[in-house]
Amino acid sequence: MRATRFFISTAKEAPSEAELVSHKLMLRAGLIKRLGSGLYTWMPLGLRVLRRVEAVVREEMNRAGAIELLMPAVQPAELWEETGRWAVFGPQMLKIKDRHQRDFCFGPTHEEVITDVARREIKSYRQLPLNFYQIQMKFRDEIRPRFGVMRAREFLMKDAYSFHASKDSLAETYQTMYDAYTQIFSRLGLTFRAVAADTGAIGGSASHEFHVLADSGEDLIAYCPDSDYAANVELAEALTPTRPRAAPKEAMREVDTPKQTTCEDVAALLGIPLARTVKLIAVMAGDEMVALLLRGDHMLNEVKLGKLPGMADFRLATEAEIRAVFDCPPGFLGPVGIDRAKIRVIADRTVAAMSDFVCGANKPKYHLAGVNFGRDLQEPDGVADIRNVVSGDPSPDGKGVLALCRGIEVGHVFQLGSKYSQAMNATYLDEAGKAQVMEMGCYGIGVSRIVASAIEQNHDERGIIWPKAMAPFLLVIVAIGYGKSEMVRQAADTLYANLMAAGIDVLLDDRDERPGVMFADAELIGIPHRITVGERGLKDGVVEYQPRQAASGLSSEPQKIALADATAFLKDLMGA
RNA sequence: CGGGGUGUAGCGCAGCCCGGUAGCGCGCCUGCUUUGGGAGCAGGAUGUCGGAGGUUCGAAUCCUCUCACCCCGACCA
Repeated sequence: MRATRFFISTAKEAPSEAELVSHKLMLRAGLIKRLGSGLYTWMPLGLRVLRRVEAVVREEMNRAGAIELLMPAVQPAELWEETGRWAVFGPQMLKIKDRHQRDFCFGPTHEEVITDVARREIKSYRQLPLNFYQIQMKFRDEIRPRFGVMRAREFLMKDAYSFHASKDSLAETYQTMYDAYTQIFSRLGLTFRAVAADTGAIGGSASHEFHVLADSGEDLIAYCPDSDYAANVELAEALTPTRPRAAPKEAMREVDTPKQTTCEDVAALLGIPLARTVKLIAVMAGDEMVALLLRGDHMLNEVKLGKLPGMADFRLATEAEIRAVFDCPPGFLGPVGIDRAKIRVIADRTVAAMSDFVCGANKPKYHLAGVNFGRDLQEPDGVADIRNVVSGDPSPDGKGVLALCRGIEVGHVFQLGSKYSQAMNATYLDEAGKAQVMEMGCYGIGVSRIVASAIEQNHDERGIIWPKAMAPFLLVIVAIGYGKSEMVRQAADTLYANLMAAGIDVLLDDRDERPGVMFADAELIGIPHRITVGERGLKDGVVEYQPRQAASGLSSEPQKIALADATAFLKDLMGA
């Protein structure tokens, strides 16, 4: 591609709306242009990148035996009523009406549509298993779109859905997809990790998320550096402390805490570690008040709590409810002396093993110290894992301790089971001629999000450094004085023609720009390899080669290549 | 949804407090010079000051409403 026949629109300054590095660079490099909140045009250069990612995804999906199709973006409401998700998805879904006032939505996902395809098309166990996929724009009316295409309202997604006659078959395809995803993200040059995930609202049994590791990620991942254990913090188990509860050593006593309403404040006042304190979080499960006990430095894990019996629809208690039941303002709540007939107490595993702890006194302006279960209050009604793991917790696989890192979710694989096939009556006939509900799996990849996350992982102060597999161009020829120097023009044109003939994706910068502009653009855009053709070198019969990474430091000298050898050198380098 | 902030030329911003009819840098156009790391000089174009209403002789500036966008939060009392 010649730059003069392409469209490059780079900028020195990014619009003020961009916060994240990847967002800024995508705007500055002219990959995307914003139309509205969470809505972006993929400019020619950006589209090239998107297509490169798509190509890798498509290739690996095909290799893994998935079959591509394309479903409508617009979907009738009736289909969603069948699974009850018209209501469940709620405001996240962009709903529209046609001229007859019939309800439709712009698809946020396609379980319903594909299940409809399956129930019409699949009659016999002989047709199974089957795995369909598509690469298509999805729309989700996010509460808060942000970070450019990272969390956009309209985004490109690869979604696959598999159908099976047995759970074993589902597990097998699930593994195949897991492996394909590993292959895809590796080929794209990303540093990533597969983590065990919560199955959440979509339902099902097994589930893994694939995260690109980046400090700017919105998800928190717990992993064990000494093993391959990794899980979303929502799911990572906090084990029961191995050390049993110590015997009480202190007498229970009241502590004057006139202004100390948080564990932090109380611990500071008493000069004790936060880990010696216990906080009480009051929640409502239906009409019942439940008191949750957590160590002062721990955080409630709502996903885990929601899975406990009777807690599916829990919510935090309001201050009014707290005052009504505890007869005490928030800030001084504690488990001692409360009416256990009215308030059920669930202690986190860690708290259940504590002794001589500090907690609220259920009396304004007072806390209690030296508190012990069994002696000062009865044992909790329940003990459960209801907290987030923290760095240093033992790994659930018993192979070391956990560390935390941030990640950007770019892929997700699920074993759905029969949730949708049951609701939509997607059945096949088994060997005995009996109708059976299909088992399903689903597998998503955020294609457009991959582009942004790749930049998060690969950039420097000058711009993007594309991994080879997703670079918009593999090589740029910077022709200095292309319009003025016959020598330069001939050398650049010949090199360009040779490389194009070798099937290398090369950009010839033949613009009448000053060298600095062309160098800066090449680096901002992040093209992995650069050849500079100028009169200065050509007088000695050479051109200069420099990889993009080397441009980070000023130290590295470009490599001089004899013009005559340049084509061969580059073909060899590109593996063409 | 709650809180905070910002809307002035394509982009980044100043001007607003203290009302007097709009400016800077980058970019863009023309010419000359320049040509190996975002050129120099000269000339030039571009604004419903987000929108509506109000106050005033006069509003980018003050008041009211509204729209858009951004940030933070929506878990510990």
